[in-house]
Amino acid sequence: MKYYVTTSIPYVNGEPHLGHAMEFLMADVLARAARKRGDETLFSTGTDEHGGKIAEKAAELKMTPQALADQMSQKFRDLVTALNVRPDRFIRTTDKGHEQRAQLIWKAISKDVYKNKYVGWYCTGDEEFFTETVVKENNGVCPDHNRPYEKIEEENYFFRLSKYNRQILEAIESDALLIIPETRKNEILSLLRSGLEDISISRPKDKIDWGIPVPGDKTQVMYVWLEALLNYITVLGYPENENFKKFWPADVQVVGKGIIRFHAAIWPGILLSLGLPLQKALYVHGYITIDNKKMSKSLGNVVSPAEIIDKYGADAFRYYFLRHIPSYGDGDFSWPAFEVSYNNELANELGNAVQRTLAMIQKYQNGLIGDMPDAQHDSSGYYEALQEYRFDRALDEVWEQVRGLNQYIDIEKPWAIAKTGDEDHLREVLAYQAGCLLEIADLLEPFMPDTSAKIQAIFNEGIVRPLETTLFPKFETSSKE
RNA sequence: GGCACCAUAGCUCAGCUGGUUAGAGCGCAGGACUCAUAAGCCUGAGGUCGGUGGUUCGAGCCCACCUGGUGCUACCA
Repeated sequence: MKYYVTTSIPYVNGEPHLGHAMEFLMADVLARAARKRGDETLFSTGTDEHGGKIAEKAAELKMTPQALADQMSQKFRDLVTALNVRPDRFIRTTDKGHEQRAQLIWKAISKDVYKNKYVGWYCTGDEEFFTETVVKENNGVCPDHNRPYEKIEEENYFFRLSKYNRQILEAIESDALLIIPETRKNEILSLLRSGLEDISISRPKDKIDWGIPVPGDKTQVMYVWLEALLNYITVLGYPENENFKKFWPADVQVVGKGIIRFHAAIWPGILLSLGLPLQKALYVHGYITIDNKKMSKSLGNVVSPAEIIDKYGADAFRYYFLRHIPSYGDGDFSWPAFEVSYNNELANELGNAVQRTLAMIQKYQNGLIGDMPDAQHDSSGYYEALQEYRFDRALDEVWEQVRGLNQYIDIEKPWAIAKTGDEDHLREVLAYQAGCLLEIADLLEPFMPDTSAKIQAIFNEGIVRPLETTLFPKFETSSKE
């Protein structure tokens, strides 16, 4: 079996934030889980780098757009590395290969492309046109970017999205293109039922120069959103590369709730025009708030992922965002909540379970573990949760086992057995504990790869091998203003 | 305006096609223990399941309306 998973590619107009981090993590878990079960796996992510906004910002900073894109793309790459996220591909839309292949795609969909005049209100911040109503509601100023909408009249190429409306609708209704969670599916269905309009897919080059040229028309560049979507197949080497033939269609594409329209309507439209199968699934995650407030620079509540990782480590970061941000909804980050979770669940429950088991085996048996039983627990709930992209519940299942182990230890009281001198029984109990920890480590592998490897290293060899450092050292809870 | 969703212990949430005393985690209180990162384990207190009316032998789960909140989407002028 092959498995292809993608994230959306972040636009490089801002610093990487917690939302980007979480999306990387979710795709990483899916990819690691797929590799673990033996699938030939390709996990792709990257950065989206063209468009007027980048050009504008580069000009402000007196940089070339390319230099700005280089610098920003690297920050996302650094975040990926810091999170211990391991994509097989990191595509940049300024990669030559992407640009060339995007142009091939343009030609391939040309039967569905026509030129027309477009008049509308445009926000450079969103790279998007808005309806008259929206503009009026916001008194002519885009609320997300705090800048006035511009009235633009221009010649654009249009894509006949309307032509594929029915096919897209049917694919989603039938779950041929599975959208998860269901509320997101319903949203997109109502959009599709109300009818899709053709969309503008180019911009005049004299307005926006920083983009991929439209083949055969020197006056136009591709609309950045269109071209960014194409990364999902250009990264595979569309149309001729073996990887493309092997890995497309994607098994799942991970995106945030703000961009489902692009991924559940426009992108499928392009694929249909190309005569390609649609992605099999679209998993839509929510947004993260900080202290229950939308994160924003003006509120000054931005928490950088690096700040958390530096202090607590990648696995603790992965753990919190995968377990405590609801997989099917929005979630919240706060330092106190993070620290409580870290100290109680990682240090006390898991870390200490490892420590007490390790210590007793050393103390009572000179480190010799004895025969460990094979995995004893029913982990079907964990696998079902993973199957449904419920990362939070999958980790709940693992923690059921962690708690179960601590209970077992308190019921059996190996320290009391040690006093009776019943060595066989003691060895049996301690080996069972170690076996449980290996089982837990196995389940944790996609979520917390380092922790998993450390636990395995301790108990894997029949004789315990203690770590040099504590698994999850406790921290004083700091209250940050 | 339309469509959809949500409102359950102090907090975050589970509750499948309606069926005995409504659950978990956190937080809080108490207890027994000592292998361990003063960790872990046990017990307990806490809910008229947003409101009103209805269907039913029986509703947190169904229906109507109301209140409050969220998402998607639209339009007259």
